[in-house]
Amino acid sequence: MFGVTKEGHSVCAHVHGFEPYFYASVPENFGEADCAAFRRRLNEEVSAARKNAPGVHVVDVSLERKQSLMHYSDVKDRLFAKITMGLPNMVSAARGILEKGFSVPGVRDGAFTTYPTFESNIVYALRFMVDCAVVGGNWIEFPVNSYTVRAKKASHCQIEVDIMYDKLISHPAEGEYSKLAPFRILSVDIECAGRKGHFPDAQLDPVIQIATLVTEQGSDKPIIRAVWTLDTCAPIVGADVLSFKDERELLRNWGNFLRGCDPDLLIGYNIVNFDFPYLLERAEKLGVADFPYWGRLIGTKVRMRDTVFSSKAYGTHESKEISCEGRVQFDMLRAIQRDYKLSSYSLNAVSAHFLGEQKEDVHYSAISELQNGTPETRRRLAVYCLKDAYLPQRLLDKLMYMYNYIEMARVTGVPLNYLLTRGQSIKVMSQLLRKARQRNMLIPHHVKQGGGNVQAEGGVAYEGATVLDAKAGYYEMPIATLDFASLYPSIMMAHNLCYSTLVPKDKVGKLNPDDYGTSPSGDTFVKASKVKGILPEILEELLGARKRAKADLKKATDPLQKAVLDGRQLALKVSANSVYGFTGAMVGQLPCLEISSSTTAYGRTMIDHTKKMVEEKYRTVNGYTGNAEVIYGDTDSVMIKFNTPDLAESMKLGEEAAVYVSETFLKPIKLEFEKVYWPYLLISKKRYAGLLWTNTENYDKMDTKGIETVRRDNCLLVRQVIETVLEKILKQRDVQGAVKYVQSTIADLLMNRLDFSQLVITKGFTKEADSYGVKMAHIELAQRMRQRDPATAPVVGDRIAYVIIKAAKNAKAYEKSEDPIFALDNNLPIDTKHYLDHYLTKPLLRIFEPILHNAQSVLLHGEHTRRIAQPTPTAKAGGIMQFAKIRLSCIGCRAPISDEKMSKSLCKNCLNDESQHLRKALASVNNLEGDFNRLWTQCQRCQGSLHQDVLCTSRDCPIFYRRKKVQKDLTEATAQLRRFDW
DNA sequence: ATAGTAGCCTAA
DNA sequence: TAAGTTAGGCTACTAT
Repeated sequence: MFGVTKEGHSVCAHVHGFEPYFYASVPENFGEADCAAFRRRLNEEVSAARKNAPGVHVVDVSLERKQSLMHYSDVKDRLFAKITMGLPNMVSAARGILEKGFSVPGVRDGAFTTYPTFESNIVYALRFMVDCAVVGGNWIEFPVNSYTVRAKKASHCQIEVDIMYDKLISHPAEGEYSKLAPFRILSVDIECAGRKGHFPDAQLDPVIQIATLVTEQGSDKPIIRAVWTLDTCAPIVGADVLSFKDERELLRNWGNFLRGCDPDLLIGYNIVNFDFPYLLERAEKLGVADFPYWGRLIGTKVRMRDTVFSSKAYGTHESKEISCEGRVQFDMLRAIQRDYKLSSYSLNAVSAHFLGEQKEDVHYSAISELQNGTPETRRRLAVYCLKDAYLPQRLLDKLMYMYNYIEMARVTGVPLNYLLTRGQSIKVMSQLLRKARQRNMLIPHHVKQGGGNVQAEGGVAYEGATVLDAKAGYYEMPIATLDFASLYPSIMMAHNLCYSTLVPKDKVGKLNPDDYGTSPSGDTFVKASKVKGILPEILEELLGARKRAKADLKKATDPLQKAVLDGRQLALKVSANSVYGFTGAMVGQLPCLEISSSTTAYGRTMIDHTKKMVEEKYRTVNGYTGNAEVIYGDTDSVMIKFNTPDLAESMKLGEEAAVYVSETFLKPIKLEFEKVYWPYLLISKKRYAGLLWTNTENYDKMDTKGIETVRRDNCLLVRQVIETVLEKILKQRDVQGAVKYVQSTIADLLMNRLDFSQLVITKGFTKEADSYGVKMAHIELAQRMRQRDPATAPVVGDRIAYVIIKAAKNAKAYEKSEDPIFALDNNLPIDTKHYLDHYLTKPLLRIFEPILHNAQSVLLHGEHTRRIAQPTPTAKAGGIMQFAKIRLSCIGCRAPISDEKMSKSLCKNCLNDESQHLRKALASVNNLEGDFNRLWTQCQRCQGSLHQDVLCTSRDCPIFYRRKKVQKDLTEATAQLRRFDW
């Protein structure tokens, strides 16, 4: 075990005596005497499976009485063999043999027998943690006299001890023990010098800089700010600069620093996929033999291998797994990808989003130039590199990542690094194992069904929630919303749904009807009065703990304590909600569709029941102002129009209805009055917007669900237009203003007055390119980019940004997609009409149609839809414009100039007003120069220096696109100006 | 032209 | 080996 004391000393503890083991179910007549024969036979089989590896693999077989977690049974204990193995990695071999079956002399007359196994798929570290009540990120005490200090150290840690596993004391995260340890956090960023036009390749291109920031958890100032540079570098205030002539020396020196610093956490942005692999590959290439020792164990090299993580919720991500004993690699990119849904995950975009701060984005091709310049240009690069090491630390602090992730580890019991490298299910499994252990229960190893698909092709395994039909429309009366609090957890608790309470179909008859309940999906579970389920118990504890955390949070004054508690309540909520998903995960550790389908089935009856009760009670015949109508509802909510224009009355009725309906449900199921929407625009199922009121004084905010404004796959233009239109309609109640705004925006779009940043669409690259069945705009673009530059082309898991450019008339959208930077550099014209017809029209009509009866004609026909002429490329030719011939046209009236002897600038008619046209051209250049200078300065400010060239080419920055556009316009205007004779 | 559906992303 | 769930709107592609 590795850790840190509260004084900040790193600790390595060699924990001894804990052996890997698992269980197998054995016949009741299996005797003590059979254990020896069983052990011998199993050992033979394991040896054979391990290519006749000699030795004792199966250390011990003993008998214990336990209960299976699966199914309710009146038999309270059954016979299990506890099988102890010599090495952790032997468990899976033994499991395979037992599940396939073998024969043991004396057991069932030596007949071939299969043995179901239990807890045989638990990794050794987690097994240890569960048994010793150790959770990720908690405090462990080594009592006096229980350990010995090592004289000859095997690690780089400051303190190194030996201890027996049963001597250590694990403290629950309460009181003093809820504090976070003063972890040492090392943030890193590297720069490499790629060859011209190529992305850096570790086989060829040197590492030229490594910026490193060391911070102690809880402190807001770094202890160390340093940059290792290849070649000289001018000094940087507040940072140590270590310059090296030789790249090998640079690497060696940084490696020594890493070991000496001995950090607990390694952070950075995309470190696991770029910086770390690059450093390791580079050192290998250069033969720096003493470099790859990053872990805390002396003499243990880091090992690197490719891994793929793939889940429906998190998507597919390829990455490198780097073993580094005793240090957690916490890649901020991974964390943010998991926790936030953003259009772009570049460090720049993420910093802008969370820190409100842009960073300059220096293209990899510009880096070599800086490196090959002077000490000053290398200093420039070093400052940039330091910033990239600093930002991940800032993000870690800003997003309270240490608090949130440590609390998640503590609540669910998994080690910290699981939270970024593993899925949701291991967290539920960890809790299940701990709870089962308390109850003397064993978790069966779920044997995956081989052969055909368990689940219908493209279909689903079981029925989910009800979404009530949406009575679409614009509601000017208040709409009250009732929600079930933690619906699925509360259903599982109320009906005692669990593996251990599920009654097999053929056993139901034996039970007293008072002791069980049958769910609407036809599955039977015993009631809590008979035996309480483990899942309900876990959920109760999670939700109870969350209530306490929230109460403590209210009382807390210390900001650090608040952060811990807020992290905890969040972790508890997320954990409670993922229990249901775990039972329904067909490709998970222990799926139980009886539980998940019963949960959703109860939910379906409940929302129907709620709708019925509300609509039956709240009627004029019962003395209410109006007849209530449920206009919509999804899973756990109902939206009610009480048919009163009065906000206060709606709220009162909402509260009353919540209590009235809640009474008809079992505890702890509770329907709550949450909020009122007023006004409310219901577009369809899962799509609505409204002003949200929780008091009668002021609305809280505009709430938008499912509409384009909250979808990442729309361009900024669409999101902004829809957002503004909704605000004008709902907040300002100014439909005419909304119409005017739409008309002027459409005009701007068609007149090409919008910059690229508003037109960039992003979509996820979700699976390998060749497994796409249909051609898609973003995937086709990714392929084209791969041809241009394989090193920087998007890969699976990335989000791909593109714009739609003009192409031949009937070109498919996937032929018109283009990388915004490429389009900008090559002057490719945007297909503005495509944006209007395909992205803007329908969303606008969906919003306006319930409000404006002639929406179509008002919004989409008329003066503002006239476009400026733009050249359309004739050949497809990858969308690149083919200029046939440039003809001069009059600057004043655009008429072709036939008589070139007259003037290069104006036609005969306009020549009369030459001075006026010249003044106009001059003014235009002046204006554009002013605009350009302002944008340039803004970019300089962002890069932190007003004396240096702007190098930034950030796909995520609107200023960048605007600067580029103005630059282009300026070039054009200057060219026109030159045509005048003056 | 039209119907069916793959793929994306969201609601809950 | 490990990977939370289903419902549903919408766009664009593709076969008919």
